[in-house]
Amino acid sequence: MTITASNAAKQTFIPLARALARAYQAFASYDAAGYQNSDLTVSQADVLFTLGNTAGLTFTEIGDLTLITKGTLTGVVDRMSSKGLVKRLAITSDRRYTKVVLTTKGNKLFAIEFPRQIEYLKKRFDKIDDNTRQQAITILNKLVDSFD
Amino acid sequence: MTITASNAAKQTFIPLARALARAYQAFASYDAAGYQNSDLTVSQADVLFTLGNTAGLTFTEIGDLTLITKGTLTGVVDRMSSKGLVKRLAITSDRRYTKVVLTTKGNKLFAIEFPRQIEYLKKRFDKIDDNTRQQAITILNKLVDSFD
DNA sequence: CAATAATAGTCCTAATTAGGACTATGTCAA
DNA sequence: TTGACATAGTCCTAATTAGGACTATTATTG
Repeated sequence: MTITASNAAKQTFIPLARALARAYQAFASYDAAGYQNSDLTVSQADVLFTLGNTAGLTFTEIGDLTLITKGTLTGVVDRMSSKGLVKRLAITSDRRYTKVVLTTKGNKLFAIEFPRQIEYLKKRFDKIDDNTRQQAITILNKLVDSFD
Repeated sequence: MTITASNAAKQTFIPLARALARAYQAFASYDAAGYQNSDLTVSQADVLFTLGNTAGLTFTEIGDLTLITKGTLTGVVDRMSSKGLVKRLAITSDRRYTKVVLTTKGNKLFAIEFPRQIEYLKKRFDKIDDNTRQQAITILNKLVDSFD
């Protein structure tokens, strides 16, 4: 059947798309509120937490892990760098790469903010039982696959 | 058990948070690619599709439906307005409100872009069977509830 | 080896984003 | 009625966002 402007809204997948957007939005805004009293933005925290307990990562690696695109990441790392949280390290073996590593200050902040935020998120995720959580992961991965 | 920087990453809810972010991201980036050949951004399309087949909505209503916050919405509507897609209408019964309505041009664009984008999204959502789709909606709504 | 292709990161632009201050308007209770 | 409070929308700011052009570097292939 042809999709027109008047019947398009009846497509049965629309409630799913909405539910996905709403669930992500609810999570993202609760998550963001957790950083109110820190000097971190969500993206900066994302990078900080990704770099924690590593020996440094390249821009591409950080981008893959955080879903922040390269153009954005340059700016995020710049701002973290001017706060003294991270440093850029040249890689001599392949000079296209740059490694980003936490400074001592970055590590200290990680040690405080990471467990604090996890504890904060846990309050809400604890409302979800193990079974539902497992199902949710399985189903969300199916969604990811369908968009490959 | 106390959460520390070194054990925080072992929290069992973390894979769920990641899966949610990845699923939304996969959807959002596929969705965005659908507007490549149109003169619409994702937010503008969101507003256009929300206003289609209505007699106009207030900023608050549009914000609730699209999840775009008020500060952002002013700018989005401004840009759509300067493209001639929407108009602001004063509401005399309560002068705090402004109604946003599609112009003739906006309606024409809606009639083209809405079914086109729905058809485009359907290609991927059709990979998901009915049963999985229903389960996904149920589970995503549970996630939303846990963040209330 | 030399030309071509691929990869990493930066820079640039327009738009979105959240949040809060601000103005205008309306509601409600004393 | 008037003062306190709530609501709607705009304006402002700093940061993020995607995407593409650009430079530098490395890999591939003829």
